[in-house]
Amino acid sequence: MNNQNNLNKQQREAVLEIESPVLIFAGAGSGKTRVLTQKIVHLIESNIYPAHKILSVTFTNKAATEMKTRVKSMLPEMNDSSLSIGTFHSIAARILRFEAQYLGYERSFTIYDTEDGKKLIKDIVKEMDLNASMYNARNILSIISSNKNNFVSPDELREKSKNPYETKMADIYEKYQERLINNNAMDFDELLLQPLYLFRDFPERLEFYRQRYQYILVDEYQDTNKPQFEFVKYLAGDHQRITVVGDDDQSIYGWRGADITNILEFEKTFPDANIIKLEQNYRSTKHILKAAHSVVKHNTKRSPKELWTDNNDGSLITLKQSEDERGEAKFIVSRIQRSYKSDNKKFGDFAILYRTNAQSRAIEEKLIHGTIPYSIVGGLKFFERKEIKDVLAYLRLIANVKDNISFERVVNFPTRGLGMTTIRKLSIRAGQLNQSLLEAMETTETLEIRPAQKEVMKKFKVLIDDLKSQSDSKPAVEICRSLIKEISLEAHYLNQNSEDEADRWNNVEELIRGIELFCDENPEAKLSDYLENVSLQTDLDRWNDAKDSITLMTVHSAKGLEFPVVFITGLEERLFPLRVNDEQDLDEERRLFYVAMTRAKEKVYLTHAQFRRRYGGDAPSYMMRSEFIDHIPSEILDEIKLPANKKISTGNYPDLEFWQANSYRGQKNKLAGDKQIEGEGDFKVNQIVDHKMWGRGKVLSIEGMGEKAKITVLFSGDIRKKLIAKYAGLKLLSS
DNA sequence: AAGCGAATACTTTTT
DNA sequence: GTATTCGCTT
Repeated sequence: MNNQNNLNKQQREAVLEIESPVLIFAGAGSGKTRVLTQKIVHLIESNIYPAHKILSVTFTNKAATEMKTRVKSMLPEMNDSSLSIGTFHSIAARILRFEAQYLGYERSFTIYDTEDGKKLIKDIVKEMDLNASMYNARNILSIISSNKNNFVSPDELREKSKNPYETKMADIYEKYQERLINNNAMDFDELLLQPLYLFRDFPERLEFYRQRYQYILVDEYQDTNKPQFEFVKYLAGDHQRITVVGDDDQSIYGWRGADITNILEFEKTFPDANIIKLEQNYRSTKHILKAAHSVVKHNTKRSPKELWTDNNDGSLITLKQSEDERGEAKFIVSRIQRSYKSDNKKFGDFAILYRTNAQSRAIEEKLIHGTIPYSIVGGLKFFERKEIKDVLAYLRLIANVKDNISFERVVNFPTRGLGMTTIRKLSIRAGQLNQSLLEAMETTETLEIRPAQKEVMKKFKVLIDDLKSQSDSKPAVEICRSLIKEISLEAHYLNQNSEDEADRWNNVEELIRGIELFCDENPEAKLSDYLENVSLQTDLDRWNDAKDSITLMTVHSAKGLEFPVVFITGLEERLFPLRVNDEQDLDEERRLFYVAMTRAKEKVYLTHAQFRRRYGGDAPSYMMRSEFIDHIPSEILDEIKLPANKKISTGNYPDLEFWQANSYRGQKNKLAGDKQIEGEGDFKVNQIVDHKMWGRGKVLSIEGMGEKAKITVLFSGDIRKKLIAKYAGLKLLSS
C-alpha cells in the first residue's frame, strides 16, 4: 500500500477527498503532478474505482505519458492499457472512432491541421470568387474557430452579421463545415464539439460513457475552453466524482478560447466542491518566486495569493542588456560555457525561453558556433515539413478516400503530368456524381482529357486502391514502405544531387522509423490509428529530456517543465510583452512572464537588447526594455549594463535616427530630413533610396534603362537586392 | 505542364 | 528568413 506520508497537509487532503468534487488551486511548483498521480493510485487502491473506470485529462501528450509512467511505477502489477490518460483531443478522437456512425462520419475520418483548414478556406474563397487578400484564410480560420468554440453556428453568425462582409463570412463558415463532412474530416475544434453532439442526441451513448468513466481528473484546468468544460460537465455533472487542478496565474491560452470563468462555473456545476489551495513551492529559490510575483501581482483580475517556499534565497536574478540579438545570444552562450565548466552543470540543465519562435535563430547560430548541443522545440515542426506532409497525405488518402485535401496534395507528387486543367475536369465530374475526387477517378475513361493523362490517372487510382486493400491486414509501416517503393520516392529525392533534397529523404526515413516504432509498440494498430497519433502529436512530445542538450523553446511550450537554469530572452516592449491591445492582453503577458520565471529551480537570467532585427535582414528596430523588468525589486537584481561606448548615441549609430523613426516609439515623427521624390525618376549610382520592405539603401549599380532597369541596392545589414525599377516602388531620397 | 525568378506577406503563442 | 503567389519561358 502506498502511503501519503510524503505529502503536506493540503496535498494529502486533495488526494484523500474522493466523495465530493475537488477544485485544487495549485501554484507553480507546488507538486500538483504528484497530487494527481497519488490520487489516481489512491482511487485504484481504495478498490472503489478500478483503473479502467478512471479518466485523467492532461494538457499535452507528454504530461499524459509522464503521469502514466509514474502511476505504473507505483502500481507495477497494473495492466497498463487500462488507464485512460490523455489530452482532451486524443480522448475525444478515441471516442469518435467508435461513435462516428452516429454523427454522419465514418470511423476512418481524417484529422485536419491548421494548414489543411487553410487550404479548405482558400478553395472556398476562390470558388465564391472573393478577393483572396480581403478574405485571408488565416483570419477566416481563426474567426470560424472562435465561433465554433462559442457554439455559434453559421446560421447564427449570419443573423448577427451587420454588413455584407460578415454575411459572406457566415457563408464561408457554412461551406467549410460542409466540406469537412464531405471529406470525412474533422479539425481540432470539431474533435471537441462532436462528442458533445453525441452526448446531447444519443442519451444511451452518454450513459455508456458515464458508466465507463466513473472518476474524472483534469489537469491545467485554467486552460480549458467552453467545449472542454461542457465535455467534463456531461460526463461528471451527474455523478459529481471529479477533481480538477488549475492555477489562474498560469492561464496563458486565452487567445485559444481558454475561459477563466470555467473556474467560477465549476463551483456552480459542482456546488459541493471542496476548494484546496497548494501554496508551498518546492521548486524555486525565494528570489525567483519574489521576482515572479512582483510582476504578476499587477494583474487586475486575480485572486490575491503568494507562493512561499522553504528553499534558500538563492542567487540574484541576473539582468543583462545587450547591443542586439547577436550580443544577447553571445552572452547566453558564454554564461552557459562558464557554468558548464565551473558549476558542474550538464547542458540539459539549461533552458532558453523566448516569446516567439522566430527569436531562436540568432541563438542557434551562436550555439552552433560554440558547438554546444541543443534541441529546439517548436518552430518548423517535424510533422509540418513538406516532405513529411506529402507522405502522410498519401497515407491519409489510403485510409480515407474522401479526403480531397490530401488527394490534391499528392495526385501530382512526384510530378506525373496531372495539372490543374485535368484535376478541374475531374473535380467537375466528382461534383456531378457527388463523390470524392478519388472515387470519381473510377470514371476516368469518359473524361475529356488526353490519353496520356487517362493512363496516369488510372495507374494512380490502382496504386491507392491496391494499398488500401492491404491496409486492414498489414501494419502501417509496410503500407508506407510499399508506397514509397511504388512512387520511387527515394530516387526522386536522391537523383537531384542536392543537399536539401537529400535532407528531405533523411526526414522521410526518420518518419518511416517512427511509424515502425509505433507499429512495434502497438501491434494491433491500423493505419488510421497511426495517423490519429501523428495528427495529435506536438513537437513537445518528441522532445527528449534525457538527452544532454540545451533546450530552446517558447514560454508557452515550457509550461509544466522545470530546469535548474533558465534564460528569459527578448524582454523588450512589443516583444515580451508582445503586441497588447487591452489590459486583458497585458494580464496574459504578465502571466506568461510568471510561467517563464517559475520554470527555474536555481537561477534566472533576464536578457534584453537595444536593437533587434524583426525579419531576416530588415533594418533593426530600436527596442525599449520591458516594463516587467521595472516591476522587479532592484535589490534582487544583478544588472550588467552595456559598456558606455556601446550605449546608443548618434556617434556609434549613424543611422540611429532612421532606426528610431522606423521603430514603434518613433513612428509618430517620421524622419524629416529626407525629401521624398515620387515616381521612378533617374537612378544614379550611390543614390539613397527607400524600399517598402528593406527600408533605406544605396544604389550600387544599374543595368538597362527606364522602367525595365535592374538596380542593385545595398540595404542596411549588408543585404544586396537586385530590383526591377518598375516593380520595386523605390522612392528616391536626396543623398 | 513545369520550372524559374521576383515580389509579397508574414510571426505571437498550440491542440 | 520562409512560404506563397504570380508571370513568364520552355
